[in-house]
Amino acid sequence: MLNSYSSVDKVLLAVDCIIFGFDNEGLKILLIKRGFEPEMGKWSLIGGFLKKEEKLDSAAIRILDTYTGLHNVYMEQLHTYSEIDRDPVERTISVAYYALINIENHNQELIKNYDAQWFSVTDVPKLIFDHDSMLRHAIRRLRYRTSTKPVGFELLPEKFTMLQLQKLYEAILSKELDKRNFISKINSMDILIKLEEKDMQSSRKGSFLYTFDKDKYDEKSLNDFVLNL
Amino acid sequence: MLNSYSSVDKVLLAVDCIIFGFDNEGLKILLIKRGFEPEMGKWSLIGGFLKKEEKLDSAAIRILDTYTGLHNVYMEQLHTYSEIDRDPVERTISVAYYALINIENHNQELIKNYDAQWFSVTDVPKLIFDHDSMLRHAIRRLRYRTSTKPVGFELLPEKFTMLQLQKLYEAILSKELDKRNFISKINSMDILIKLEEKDMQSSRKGSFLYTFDKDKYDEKSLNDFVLNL
DNA sequence: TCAAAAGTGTTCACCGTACACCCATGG
DNA sequence: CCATGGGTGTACGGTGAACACTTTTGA
Repeated sequence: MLNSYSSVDKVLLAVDCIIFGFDNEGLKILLIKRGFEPEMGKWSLIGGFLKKEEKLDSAAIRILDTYTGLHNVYMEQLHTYSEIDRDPVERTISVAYYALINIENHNQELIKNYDAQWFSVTDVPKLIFDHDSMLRHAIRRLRYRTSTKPVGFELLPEKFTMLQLQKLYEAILSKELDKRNFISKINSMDILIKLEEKDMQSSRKGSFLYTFDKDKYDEKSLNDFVLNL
Repeated sequence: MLNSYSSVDKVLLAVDCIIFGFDNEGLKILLIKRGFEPEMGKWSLIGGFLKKEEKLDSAAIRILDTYTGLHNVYMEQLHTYSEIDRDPVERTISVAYYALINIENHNQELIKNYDAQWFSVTDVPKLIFDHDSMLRHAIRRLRYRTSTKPVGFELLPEKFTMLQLQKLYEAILSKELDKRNFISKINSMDILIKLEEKDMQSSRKGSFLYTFDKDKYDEKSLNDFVLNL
C-alpha cells in the first residue's frame, strides 16, 4: 500500500516564472543570464525554490518581486514539469507560472544587477532545461486567456490608446486585426472608460486615452465574458 | 541569492486523480474510503506519492492502474495544490490529474478491495482536504476540453449510439441538448464511423452503432477542432 | 496645403439555435 | 395496429469578417 507518509521520497520544488511585458514594439519576456553551474552563462527563465512555509503562489510572487520589484501582479499557475533529467544536477520538479506586468513599472536597476534582460517573444534565445517548452506553453495559455478574461490591461499603463490596445492583442495573438472590428468589439464589452485626455505623442490630431473600468467588469457575471478576435 | 541547490527544503509530492466514468445514467467519479489517519473513513480522491525515479505523468498512470487495472487511458494534468495546511499531518504538495475511463473496463474486484466506489458527480459526498476544489476544477477543465478535443469517446465503449454520445455530453456540460442539432454538429466533424450493426436493447427499431475514427481525427489539423454545443 | 494618424458604418456569409414530423419494428 | 424510440431538415437571428473614406492639425 501507498498509504503511509513515512518512507516516501521528498523532492526539490522549483518555481519558474514566465514574465511578460509589452512596450508598443511587441510582447517581451524577461530572461536572466544564469550565474552558476550548470549551464552558467545561458539564458533562463527567472526562478527559485519553494520554501518550507510557503505556498506556490506565494513563492511565485516572492520571486517576481525579487527580480522586478513588483507586487500585485497578474499571475497564473501554468503546469508542473517533472521529467527525470530536466535538471541534470539534481532531481527537481518545477512549477511554472506566468506573470503579466506593466513594463514601465519594473525596477530597471534590479534587473541589471541580476543580469536579466527583456527579449522579444519572437526572438528568444535557446533557453536552458525545458524552459523553451514552458514559454511555448505560457504563450498558448495567454492566447486562450485573452478570450476569457480582460488580461490585456495588465500589460498596459493605466492610460492607453485604442491603438496600443490593438497592437498588444496583435502581439499576443500574433495576427493582424482590423481596426474597425477591433474597436467595435472592445466597445461592445463596455469595460473601458474614455478619458477627456488625449495622447499627443503619436499624431497631430492626438488620440483619446482610455482606462480599464475594473468595477464595471467585476459587476458583470464572469461567465459571459467572451472575446473572439 | 537563491542560486544554490544545497540547503533548499524538500517536500512531499502527492498525485491525486479525478477518475471520470460514464454509465448512461450520468457522469461518475471514483472515490476511495480512506483507510488510514488522518480523516480515516472519509471519502477521498485516489492518490499516491511520487517516487524518486518517476515523473508525474508516470505516477498518475501507475496510481490509476493500481486502483482500476487500466492503462492507456486519457489523462491530463490539472493543477498543483500547495496550501500550507492542506494536509494536516505533513506538508504535502499535490499535483492533480484527471482521467477519462471506459467504466465497463475497470477491474471491479480491485476497487472493491480498495474500498472504492463510483459516485454520481451530481451527488458527491464531502471530500477530505482540498479534494472538493480539485473535483470542481476537473469538471471545469473537462467541459472546456470538450470543445477542444474529442475527449468524449474516452468515456464510452468502443461502439456506442448517438443517444449515448448525446447523454454523455449532456452530463459533462450539465445542460440538455437538442437531438437534431447535436447530431448534425457531430456529423459535420466527420470523425465517426457509422457501423452496419444496430443496438437492439434500447428500442424495437434499433439504433445504429458508431465508432470514433481516430485515424481520421489525427489527419485533421489539431487546431481546427472546435465543438460548440 | 499636405502628410499622418484618428475615427467611424455597412454589407454579407456563416453558424448556432429553435423547432415537429415521419419511420421502423416487436409485441 | 399501435406504442416506442430512431431518425431527419428548415428558417431566423446574431456575430465575425471584409472593406474605404473623412477628420484633424502641426509643420
